[in-house]
Amino acid sequence: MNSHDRNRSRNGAQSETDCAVCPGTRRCWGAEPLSADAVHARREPPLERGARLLEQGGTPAVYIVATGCLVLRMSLPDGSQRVVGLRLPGELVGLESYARGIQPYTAQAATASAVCRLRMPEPGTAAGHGTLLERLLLKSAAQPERAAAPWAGLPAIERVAAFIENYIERAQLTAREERFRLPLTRADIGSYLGLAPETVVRALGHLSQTQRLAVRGRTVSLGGTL
Amino acid sequence: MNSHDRNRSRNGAQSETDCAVCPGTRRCWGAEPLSADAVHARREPPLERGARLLEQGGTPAVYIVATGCLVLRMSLPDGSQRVVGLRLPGELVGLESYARGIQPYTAQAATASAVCRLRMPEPGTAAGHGTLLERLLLKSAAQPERAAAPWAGLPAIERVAAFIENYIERAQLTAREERFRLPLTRADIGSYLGLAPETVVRALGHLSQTQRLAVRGRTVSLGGTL
DNA sequence: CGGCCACTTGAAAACCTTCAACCTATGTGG
DNA sequence: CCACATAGGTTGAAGGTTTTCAAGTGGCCG
Repeated sequence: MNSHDRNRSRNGAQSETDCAVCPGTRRCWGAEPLSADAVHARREPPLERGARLLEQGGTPAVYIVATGCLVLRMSLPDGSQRVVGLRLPGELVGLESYARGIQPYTAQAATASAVCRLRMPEPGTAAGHGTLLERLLLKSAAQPERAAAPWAGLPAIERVAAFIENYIERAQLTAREERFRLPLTRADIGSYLGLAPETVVRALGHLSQTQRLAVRGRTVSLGGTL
Repeated sequence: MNSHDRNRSRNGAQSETDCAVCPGTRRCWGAEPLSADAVHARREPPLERGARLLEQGGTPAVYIVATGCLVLRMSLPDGSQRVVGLRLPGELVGLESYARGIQPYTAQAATASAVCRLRMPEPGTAAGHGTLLERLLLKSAAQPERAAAPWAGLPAIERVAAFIENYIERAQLTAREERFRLPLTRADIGSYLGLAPETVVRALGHLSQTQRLAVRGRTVSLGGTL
C-alpha cells in the first residue's frame, strides 16, 4: 500500500497520479484531505479555447476541471442546439456518461482549460472504490441545477442576474477575485437561459443601471462598482 | 455473511431490511441483481396524499420511492414557492441533503405513497459502502434534469409536451400501462415549467387537438387514442 | 481596408400572463 | 336530498414582456 512508487508524476502530463499528492488537490477535492490511493487521475494535454473534450454520443469518460471553463452543449431532437451547462474548476464533466454509457452532451473549452481524466471503476466492481464514489456523489448531489431550473418563468432580468451571480459564486470557490471575465457570449447565455441574445443585452443593461451588477463588455462583478 | 437472520422483514413496516431480499428490489434497483448486504433500507409508514416527507431546511435523510409520487417544492428567497421536481418509484428523494447537510426542498406525497429510508454511511467512512455509493451515483447521474432544463425558452406547448412525455416515460419504467393519471394540478405543472396555469390548460388543449397527446382531465397518454 | 463577429439599439409582431367570469366535481352541513 | 362551499379546471379579452427583424456600431485580423 505504498503510494509512493505509483506516482510517476514528475513527467507531468501523461501519467496517472494519485490525487492525494497533487499540488492542486484542494482545488479539486476541497479542504478535507483525500486519503492516499483513493482517487487517481491523469492530467490531459491542455485545451485551447474552442477545443472539444467530449462529443455528444461519444464513449464514456469522466473528467474534473483543473483550470479554465467548459461549455456543455446539447443537440436536441428537433435539430436545434442549446447550451445546457458550464463547468468551472473543481467541477465534473461527463459523469452522466458513467450512468448512461453515452455522452449526452458536447463539452468545449470556453477558455483555455486543463482537465484531469478520472480512473473510474467498471460498473459492478465497486468494492474498494468507496472513497472515489463518495466524493463523486457528493459533488454531483451538490450541483444546484439538480432539481430543475428554479428560474424558469422568472422575468428575463432575474434570470440573467441569477446566472451571473451564480457564476461569480462558483468562480470564487477557486479564485480570490471580485471581477470575472465571462467565458460566454450573450448568445450563449441566452441559449442557456432560454432567452434571445438581445434580451440578455437589455437585461444586463438594466442590471448595470440599477447597480445590481457591474457589467462592462464581458467583465462582471457584484454591486455597482466594477 | 448470512443475510438471512439480518432480515426481520416479516413484521414489515419498521425494521431495516437488506434491499437484496426485498420482493420489490427490481423496481428500485433494476434488473442487475443487488449483492447481499450492499444496500439496507427501512420501509416507512405509508404516506397519505398531502403528507410531507421532508421539510425544506430539515435534517439530512435519503429515501427511495417505492410506490406513489412525491412533489418537491422549494421556497425561493423572494418568498414565492415553486415546484422543482417530481419523484416516481425507484427514484431518490433528499440525496442533495447528503452533500449539503440540509434539505433544499420540501417533499410532499402527491398521491398515496410509500418510501424506504436508506441507511447512508457517515460522510468520510466510505470504505465498505462502495456498492451503495455506486448505485446512488448511477441513479443520480442518470437523472434527465442534471444538465439544466433543456426546455427553457421553448414555446409553452413544447414545454408541456416534454413534461408529459417525460412523465409517461418514467412512469412506464415501473408500470406496464399506457394511460396515467397525473398527480399534479395544472397550477403545479405550470409552477414546475414556469408557466401560468391557464397557459398549461391551453397547451394541453392544443396537444390534445393535434393528436400529440390524449388528455381528459388528469388522465394522459401518448398519441391520439386514450 | 474589408470582412467577420460580437454586441447594441429600435420598432413591430408574437406570445404569455393577468384578470375576470364561469363551469364542473366533490364534499359538507342542514 | 338539497343548498352551499371549495378546489380545480376552462374560456375570453386586455395588457405586458419577449422575440423577431432590421439596421448600425466597434473591435480584431487577414
